[in-house]
Amino acid sequence: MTDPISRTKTRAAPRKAVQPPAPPPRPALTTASALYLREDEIRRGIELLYFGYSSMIREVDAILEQEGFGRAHHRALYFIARSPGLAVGDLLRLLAITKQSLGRVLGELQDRGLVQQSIGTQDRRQRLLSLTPAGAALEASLFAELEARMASAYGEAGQAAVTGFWSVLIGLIAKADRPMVDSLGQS
Amino acid sequence: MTDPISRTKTRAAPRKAVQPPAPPPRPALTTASALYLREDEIRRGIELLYFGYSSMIREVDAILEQEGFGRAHHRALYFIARSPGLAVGDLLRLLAITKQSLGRVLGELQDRGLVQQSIGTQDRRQRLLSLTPAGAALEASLFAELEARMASAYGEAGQAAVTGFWSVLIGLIAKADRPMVDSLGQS
DNA sequence: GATATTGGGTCAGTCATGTTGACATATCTT
DNA sequence: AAGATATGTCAACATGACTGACCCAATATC
Repeated sequence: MTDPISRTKTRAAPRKAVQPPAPPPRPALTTASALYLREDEIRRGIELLYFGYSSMIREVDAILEQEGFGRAHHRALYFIARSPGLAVGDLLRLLAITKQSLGRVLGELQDRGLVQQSIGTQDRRQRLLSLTPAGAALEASLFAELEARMASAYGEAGQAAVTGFWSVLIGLIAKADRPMVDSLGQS
Repeated sequence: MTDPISRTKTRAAPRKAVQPPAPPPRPALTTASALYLREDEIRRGIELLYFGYSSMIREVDAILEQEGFGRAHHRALYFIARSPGLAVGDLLRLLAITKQSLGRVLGELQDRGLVQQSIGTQDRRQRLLSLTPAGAALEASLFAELEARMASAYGEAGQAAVTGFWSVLIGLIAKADRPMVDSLGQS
C-alpha cells in the first residue's frame, strides 16, 4: 500500500503529499518575451471576464434565492422582458438549452403568475411569451441591481472604454451567433 | 376549473393561453428618452457579457466532456496553473465555493494524476497545489482554445478596445475583491 | 387531400455541481 | 496548555442541466 491513489476504497485513504514542484521554467528574456506578455494579457482577459460576470450576478442571485428561483428563471425573465412576444423556440435558441430544461423553468414562472403565453398570430403553433405585471415587477427589481453595477462600471471607465468593452465581447461571439444577439435590441 | 394554475395536479393541466398583451407603453420622446437610451446601453452590456462568456467557454466544454470533466475541474486547473503553489484555502477564496465542493473536484483531479499537493514550507498545515506534467498538458490544451478566441477578439477590436474592456470589467468587480484578482498575475 | 415537418409539451431517469451540518486531525498562535 | 486555523471527510439534499421516448396540433409539401 505504497501509493493509495484509488478512490474506490471504502475507508478514506489520504492522498500523498509529494515533493514541492520545481519552480516553473521561466525562459530567459529573449525573443519569447513578447509571447509571454501576450499570454498574460489573454489570461487577464479571461480572469476579468470570469470575475466580472460573477460579481455582476452576485446580488441578483441573493434576490432570486429569496423568491425561490435560480439563475435559469432569471435568464428566462430577462429575455422575455427584453423581447416581449418572444416565441418559445426563439427563447430556446437564445438560452441554448433543451426544451425539457426550459419547460420546467417556464412552467414554474407561469404557475407563479409571472409569465403568460398567447397564441401566435401568423403561426398558431407558436406560443408567444410575455411578462405579467408581477413578472415585470420582479424583472425590474432584478434589472435594477444589474443596472446599478453596470452603470457604476461604465461611469468609472468612461464612454470610450464602454465602446471597447462591447467590441471585444462581440469579437468573442461566434459570427454565426452575432445576428441573434444584435436583434435583441430592436424588436 | 377555469384557471388551471396549480402544478400539483397529477395529470397535466395545460396552462391557459391568454389574450396577447398590450404593446409595451413606450413613452413619448420627452425628457425620458435619455433614460431609455441608457437602459439600452446597460442591457447591451449585460447581454454581451453573457453571450461573450458563453461563447468563449463553449469549445473548452467540449474538450472537458471528452475527458469526463466539467467546468469546475477546469476552473481548478486554471487557477493552479496560473499560480503554482497555491494553497487550498486561497483557491477556495478564488472560486467562492465550499470546501466540500472543491474537495470532490480536487480529489478527482488528484486521482487522475493531474494535480498534486505538497506541504507548506512556512505553514505546514497548508497544502500547496501544483499541476503534474499531465495536468499541465491538459490545462495547456484548454488554454489554447480560450487563447485562440480571446486573441482573435483582441485583434478584431484593437489595443485601445482591450484597455476599455479591462477597465469596465474591473469596475464590475467589488472593490474588496479587486486585490485578489490583481494578485493573480504576479506570484 | 394525404403525408411529412415543425412548434410545443410531457414523463422518466441521470449527472454535475453546488449547498448544510457535523466531525476529525494536524499545526500554529497565544 | 488552550484555542484558532487549514484541511479533509461523511452524509443528505437542491438545482439545473442532460438524454430518450412519446404526444398533439398546426403548417407545409407533394
